[in-house]
Amino acid sequence: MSFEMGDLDEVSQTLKLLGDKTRLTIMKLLEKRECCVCELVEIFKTSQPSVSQHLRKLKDAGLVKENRKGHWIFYSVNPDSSQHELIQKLIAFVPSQDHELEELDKKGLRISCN
Amino acid sequence: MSFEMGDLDEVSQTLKLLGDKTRLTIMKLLEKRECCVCELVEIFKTSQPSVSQHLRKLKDAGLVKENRKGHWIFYSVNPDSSQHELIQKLIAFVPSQDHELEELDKKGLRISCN
DNA sequence: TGCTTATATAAGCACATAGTTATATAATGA
DNA sequence: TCATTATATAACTATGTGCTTATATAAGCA
Repeated sequence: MSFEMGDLDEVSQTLKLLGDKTRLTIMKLLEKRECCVCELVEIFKTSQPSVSQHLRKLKDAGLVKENRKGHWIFYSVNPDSSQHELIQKLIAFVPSQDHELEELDKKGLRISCN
Repeated sequence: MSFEMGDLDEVSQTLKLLGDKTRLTIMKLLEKRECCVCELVEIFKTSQPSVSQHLRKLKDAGLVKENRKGHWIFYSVNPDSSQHELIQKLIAFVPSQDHELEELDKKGLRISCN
């Protein structure tokens, strides 16, 4: 087999986390590129605390990691997660969210630091 | 791609359903062979209504189908589900539950009709 | 230092979920 | 027909979840 056999509790916990449409979409977006909280707030048209709380759950489960750059905290997928391969397989079934990222660019709301 | 791109709502709903340890294990068991309710009650050491309610959710989502044989109603995976390929990929990450089925046989609690 | 911006956290509420107990339905066989 | 067995459904309850509002933290800048 090409992957590690998962632990039942870990797998079901991952599925429960990604059984939420917002979190599932976040993972799909982060697969493309890292995003900061305010970008996700714009994309989901929801409140900042709501996005922060979703990200916290993903981070607590080790599925994403954070990286502060000045004012902003960028989130990205954690490739070292024991669930990484499962997640990659899952999000292949999620329709592309590239249009959301392009929309950000168009509106000039893309945050980039270097 | 070898699969149909899923609908976001459908995919997240499937993940939510299988984010429950009992339902995830049921799908893993049914992958091996069809099971009737009383077998699942024995395996999960839980109440009959609890198992029935889990099966109902899986059936409502079209993930399993039922087949009455006399007293017993056997449940099996529904290969015609739009989510079937996703589910197969998921379940590959769930540890084998074969021991549970073997245990049933040993205890003489396996139901077989033909 | 104080102001502003980005993000996190806490508390409260509304709703969903999973289990329980009790009861209903359905099939079988005496 | 009645009794038994398997399963489903309904009502209730306890717990979990996601959102909101309010507040705290942390970084950058005047």
